[in-house]
Amino acid sequence: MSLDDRRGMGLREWKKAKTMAAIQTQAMKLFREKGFNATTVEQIAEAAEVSPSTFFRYFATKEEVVVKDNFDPYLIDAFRDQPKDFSPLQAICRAIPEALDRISKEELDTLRERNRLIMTVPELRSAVMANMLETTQLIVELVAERVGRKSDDLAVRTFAGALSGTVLSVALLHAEKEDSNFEEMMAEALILLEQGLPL
Amino acid sequence: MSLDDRRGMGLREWKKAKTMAAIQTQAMKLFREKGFNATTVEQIAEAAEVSPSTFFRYFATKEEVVVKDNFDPYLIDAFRDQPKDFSPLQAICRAIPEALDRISKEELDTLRERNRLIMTVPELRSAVMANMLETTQLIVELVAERVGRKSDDLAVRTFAGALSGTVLSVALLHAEKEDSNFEEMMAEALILLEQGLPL
Amino acid sequence: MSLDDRRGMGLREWKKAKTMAAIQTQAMKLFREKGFNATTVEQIAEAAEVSPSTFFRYFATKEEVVVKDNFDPYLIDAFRDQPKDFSPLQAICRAIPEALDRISKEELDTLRERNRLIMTVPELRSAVMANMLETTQLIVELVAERVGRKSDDLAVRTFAGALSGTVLSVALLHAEKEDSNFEEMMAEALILLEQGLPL
Amino acid sequence: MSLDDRRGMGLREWKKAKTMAAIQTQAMKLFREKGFNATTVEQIAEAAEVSPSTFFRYFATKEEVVVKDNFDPYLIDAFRDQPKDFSPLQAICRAIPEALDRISKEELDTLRERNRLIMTVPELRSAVMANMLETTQLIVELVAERVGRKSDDLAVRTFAGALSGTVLSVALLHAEKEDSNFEEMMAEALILLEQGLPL
DNA sequence: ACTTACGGGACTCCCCGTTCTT
DNA sequence: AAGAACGGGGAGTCCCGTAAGT
Repeated sequence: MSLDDRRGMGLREWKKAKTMAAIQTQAMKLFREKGFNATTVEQIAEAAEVSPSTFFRYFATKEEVVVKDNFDPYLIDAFRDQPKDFSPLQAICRAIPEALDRISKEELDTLRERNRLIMTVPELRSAVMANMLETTQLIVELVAERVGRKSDDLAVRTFAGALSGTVLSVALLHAEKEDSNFEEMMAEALILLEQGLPL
Repeated sequence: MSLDDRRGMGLREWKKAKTMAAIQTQAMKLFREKGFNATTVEQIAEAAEVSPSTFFRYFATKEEVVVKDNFDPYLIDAFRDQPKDFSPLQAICRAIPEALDRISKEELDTLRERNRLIMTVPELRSAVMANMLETTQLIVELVAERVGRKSDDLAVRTFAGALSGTVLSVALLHAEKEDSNFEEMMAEALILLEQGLPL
Repeated sequence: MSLDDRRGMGLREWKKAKTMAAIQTQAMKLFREKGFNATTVEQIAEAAEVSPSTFFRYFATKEEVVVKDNFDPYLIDAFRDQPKDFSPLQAICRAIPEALDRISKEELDTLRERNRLIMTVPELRSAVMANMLETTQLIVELVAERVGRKSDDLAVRTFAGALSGTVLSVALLHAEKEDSNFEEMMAEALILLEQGLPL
Repeated sequence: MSLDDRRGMGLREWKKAKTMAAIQTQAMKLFREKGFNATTVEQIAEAAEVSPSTFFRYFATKEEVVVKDNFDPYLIDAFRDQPKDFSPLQAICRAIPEALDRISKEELDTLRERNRLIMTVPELRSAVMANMLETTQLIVELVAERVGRKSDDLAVRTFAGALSGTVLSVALLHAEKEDSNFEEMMAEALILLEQGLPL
C-alpha cells in the first residue's frame, strides 16, 4: 500500500501512517549507517522528529521497527480464496505467489533489504523467530478451519510447524545467497515437503 | 551427570558446576513463586549467593537460565550412531528416544518443568525460538554430512527447517495438554512428516 | 543565576534546575565526608532522592558533577568586549578579573572549594585536564576571530596552548598554597608570559 | 630500543618486554580494526595470549596501552646535558631534537600512529591530558633544579605550564595536518613563546 | 609467577508510567 | 485531548581489583 494512496483513510489515519513510515525510514537509514545495536531509539526518534515516547507508541520494541510486516493479511486472504478441494499444502503453494504479487515492487525491495538485515543481526533474528510463533498459530487456525479439525489436532499442528520452519529456512537461505529467487525456492521446498522430505 | 559425581573434574570445574547449578535452582524457584518477569537478576543472584556480575558470567541473559539445555550433544551422538542406510528422518525417529533414554529420571522431570515454564512465558518462548535457529543450523550440518550434500542445499535446509518446526510445535502442544506423552506425539508427528503432511 | 529566580522559566525547566542542583549539592557533601572514590553514584542518587538513571541523565560521568562549570560563557563575553587595539594577551589580562566580578560571592566560594577538591583527587584532575582541551579549542576560535587568522595557525594554537597551560599551573599552585590570591598570581603569570618566560 | 637487542637484560626482563610488546601490538591492531571502545581488554588479552589479569599487571588501564611512552627519560637526559649558561627555554629548544634523534625510525612511525589514534578517541585524549600533568611536574623539578629556585616558584610553574600547553597544542596540530613536520613546528612555537606570544 | 573466579561499580540503553504542556 | 518531557528501574557490558588456586 503506497502512502500517497489515501483512499478510505481519514486524515488522522493518514497522518499516523506517515509518522510510522518516517520512523521506519529513518531507522533503517541509521541501521545501515551505524548498525542496529549502535543505533539508539533516541537517535531514531530525533531523526524522525518525534519524541522517544512516540516511537514506543508505534513500535513496542526497537526490533519491531524492522520485524513488523504487513504481509500476513495478504497471505491469509489469498489462502482463504483457494478452492476448497485443494489440500492445505497445495493451497499454500498457490497462495504465496498470489500474495507476493499484490505488493508493489518497491515494497518487495524494502522487504529484501529488511530480510538481509534481519539475518545479519542476532537480536533481529531472535525477534523474527519470536514472531514466527504467532504466524504458526495463525496457520493453525486457518488450516483447522479449512479441514474442519480442532486447533489442538496433532496433524494440524505438525503441518503448521513444519510449514513455518520451512518458510524460515528458505528465507534464510535466500538471504545468504546473493542472486537467488525466493519464489522458486519456496515452490521447490513445498514440493519437497509434500513428498515427505526425501533426501 | 549428577553433581556429586566429581570423577575427572578438577576442584575448579566442580565449583563452577556447583555455582551454575545453584543459580539455576534458585532462579527456577523464584520464577515459580513470583513469575519470570517479576523476578530480577539481582534477586536471583542474592538467592544463589553470588554477585549479579557472576550471574552474567554464567548466563548471558536472564532467559538463558531457563533455556540453556544440554540435550543437544546427546541427540547428536545418538543421530551419528544410527546405521547409514536409514534415511535422515528414520535416523531422527530412532535417535530421539535413544537420547531421551540416556538422561536421568530427575533431569527429565526438570526438563518437563522447564518446558512448561517456557511455553507459558512469552519472553521465554522468544528465547527458545531464537535458540532454535542454532539447533536448525546444527541439524543442517549433521544431515549434510550424513547424506553427503553441501550445507546450503535446499533439500537439506528444508528438511532441517521442517523438522525444527515440527519439534517445536509438538513441544508446545505437549505443554498445553496436561497428560500427553511427548515421545508418542513426536513419533506420530514424524510419521506425518514422512507422509508429506496429509490432512 | 539564583534558583529562586524563576522568571521566564516554565515549571519544567525550574524543576530540572532544582534537581540538578540537588544532585550537585548532595554529591559535594558526600565527597567531602567520604572522599570522591569512596562515594558511589548510587549513594549520591539516593541522597538527592533520584534514581541512578536520573543521575546519569544530568551528568554523563561521576566526575562531571564536580567539573562542570558555567564560567566559560562569562569569560567569552568579557573577552569579546575588550577594545580591539589590545593584544590578545592584554585582552585576557583584563577579561579574567571582569568575568570573576560578574559571578556572585557564594558562587565564587563554591568555585574555590570545587577547585581544591579537583586538584586533590587524581580522577578529577584528569577530568579537568580533559575539559581543558575544549577550553583551549575555544580560546583558539576566539583569538583567531580577534586577530583575523585561521584557526589552524601555529601562532594562534601556540598562544592558546601556552595560555591554558599557564592557567592550569596557576590554579594548581593556588590550590596548593593556602593563603594565596588567585587573581594576583594570574596577573603576574600573564606578565611573565608576555615577557617570554624569563627565568 | 629494539626488542632483539638483549644486551644487558636478564632473560626475565627480556621475556617481560616481549609480553608487553605483544600486548601493545595486538591491542593496536584491534583498535585499528574495531575502534578503541569496541575493543575489550579480554579480547586484547586473548589476542596476546595472556590472561586479563596479566594485562593489568603490565598496564594499569586500557588507555595506558596507547598512552604509555618512554620518551620522557630521553628528554630529561638531553635537557640535563645542555650547557648551564643556556636559558631553560633555549635548553629545551636544543634538547627536543636531540631526544628525537635518539629514537629509531620505526618507533617514530609508531609514535605518529599512536598520536593520530589518541587525538581521535576522546577517552585517549583524556588519558594523555592526565599524563601531561605529570610531565609538567617533571619539568617543574628539572627547571627548578637548573635555575636554583624552589619548585613552588610562580615563574617556574608558569614556565612549565606554558611549555606543556604549547607542546600539546603543537602535537595536536601536527596530528591534524597530514604532512607537517613536528620538529619544525615545535621550534617555531618555542620561538614564539620566547617572544612573548606576539600576534 | 600466572591463571581463574568473583566482586563491585560505572555506565548505557530500553521501555514504561506519570506528569506537564499546548 | 494528544503528545512531549521527565523520571524510574531493570538488563546488560565492561573495567578493574582481589583472593584463591596451581
